[in-house]
Amino acid sequence: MNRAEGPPRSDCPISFALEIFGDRWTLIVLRDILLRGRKRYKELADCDEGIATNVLADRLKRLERRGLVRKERSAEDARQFTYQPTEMAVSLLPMLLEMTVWGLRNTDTPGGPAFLQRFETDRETLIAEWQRDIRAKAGLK
Amino acid sequence: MNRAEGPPRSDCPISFALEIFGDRWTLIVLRDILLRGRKRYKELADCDEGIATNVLADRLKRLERRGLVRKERSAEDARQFTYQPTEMAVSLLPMLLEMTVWGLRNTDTPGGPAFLQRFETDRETLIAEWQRDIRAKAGLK
DNA sequence: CTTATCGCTTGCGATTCGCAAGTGTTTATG
DNA sequence: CATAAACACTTGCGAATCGCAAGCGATAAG
Repeated sequence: MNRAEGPPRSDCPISFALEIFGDRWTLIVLRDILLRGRKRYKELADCDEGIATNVLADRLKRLERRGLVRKERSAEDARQFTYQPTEMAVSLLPMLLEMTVWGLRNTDTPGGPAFLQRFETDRETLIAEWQRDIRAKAGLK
Repeated sequence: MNRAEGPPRSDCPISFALEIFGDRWTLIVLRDILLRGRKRYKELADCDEGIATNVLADRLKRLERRGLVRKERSAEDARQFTYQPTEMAVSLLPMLLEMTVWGLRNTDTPGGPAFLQRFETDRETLIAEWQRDIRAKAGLK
């Protein structure tokens, strides 16, 4: 189950980004890792959208090879692995939040307006704090 | 050639967004419409990445049904159609630009640093002006 | 020593993909 | 007016990818 590991389609940065996460699942996995603090395979496997285990395994491999995720054996339980975001993944947060904002503006999600309010007034701070938290939990810097 | 027109996978705004453009081509088409001012099928068909015509036709249909694109017969030439972005598409610009920024930061693209410089100092203005231009060309507002 | 848990891998049928060729409608040309 | 060209798709087809279910190997718990 592999695609798009060939030469880049063009030198456009959007195209480059899409070659990494231009599918229906990769950003769901990154959302769970970055925004929901999930680290283990099992935690990622029971995401709200119901990802298939083979697809999850494939996406994690791809993200690792692309340098967005770092895989480590768990210290306590040797059966488990942790998937930690790298700086490259943390730097995706602004885009992920803009996507969230767009989604919220075009649906009626409970809690949407409140988040939009906070985001519009405090964007820079919100992003900086969020990134700091993620880096801390991931043991970055 | 149709998928994901069923019920939403969850009520997450990111998941909602991915149901619309979570694939390798939809955002390429939107990039060409929004950022490169392309309107006609032929213009969109010869994008840098080489989209297949059936895929392009499918994505345009989907974007129209989802309300991101408005299809109209050309006034001058009745063989031609124009695909204009709606407000829902114009409001995607911040996300598209964040994606661009992320792509530029993680590749070495000529002209990248210059754009990043401008974006970081002038984000709000840049976006506002860009959106104004797009709306004007699309006959919005 | 047996069973349970975790992180995958495999098999399979269905969907989606890229590519090439063809179709219908409208415009330009002789 | 007849013919050819341009435009916007549509169709066919083989290959890749998908979701789903079941299985497998390694580690941990009882």
